[in-house]
Amino acid sequence: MLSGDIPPNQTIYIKNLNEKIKKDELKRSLYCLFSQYGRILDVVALKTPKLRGQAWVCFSEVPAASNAVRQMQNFPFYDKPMRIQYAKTKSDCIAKEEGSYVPREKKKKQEEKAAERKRRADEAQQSAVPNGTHGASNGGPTPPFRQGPSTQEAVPPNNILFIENLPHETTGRMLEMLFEQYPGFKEVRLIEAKPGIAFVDFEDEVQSSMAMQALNGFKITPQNPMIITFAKK
DNA sequence: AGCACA
Repeated sequence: MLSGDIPPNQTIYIKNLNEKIKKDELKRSLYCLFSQYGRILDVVALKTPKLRGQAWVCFSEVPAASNAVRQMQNFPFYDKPMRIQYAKTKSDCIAKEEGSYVPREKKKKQEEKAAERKRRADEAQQSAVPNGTHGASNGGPTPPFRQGPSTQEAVPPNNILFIENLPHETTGRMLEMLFEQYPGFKEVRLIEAKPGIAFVDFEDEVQSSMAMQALNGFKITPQNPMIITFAKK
């Protein structure tokens, strides 16, 4: 069997990750790499013997997860192709958003679920207040805001980056200084007619994605976190 | 290969 028949949900499960990467770096890189598909609520990675080489990325919307599963399937990440599925069980951060979270104790998963459902039905009226802690748990870069068509029009990884939300004063030289430090950099293309956006060309999509991970959310001014996605071809 | 929430 291949990826399995897990129903689509907000959390993706990633395996075949490079186990040599330290947990915090891994989480930050995953956060940056996947934030192009939508708002990320949490990234979970553990280095225990059972759980190393795996991670969970929780999105605020299911379509974001779906795009991520499709588009980033087998993407070479730290030299290993990512294997991506939907998560089997609901993430705590999602349950918290829904108000159905109960701290885990000692039970088996299934019975616990049933108990939760009943409890939730009983108290359905009262728990209207979201208590969400948003953003990555590890203090990654400022999450680039994403809205409009971006979750619907996911673009597969390619060698050209699309940069948005630049201050209008940004010069090509400024962007060169930022991007040329990453291997495979070719050139920056500013769009004179459209201030605030740019394209950056790399040799291939692995190198462009490394630069994207590193610079997504980078603030040229405090109010201008860069939004980086792959360009539409 | 391996589905958790330190």
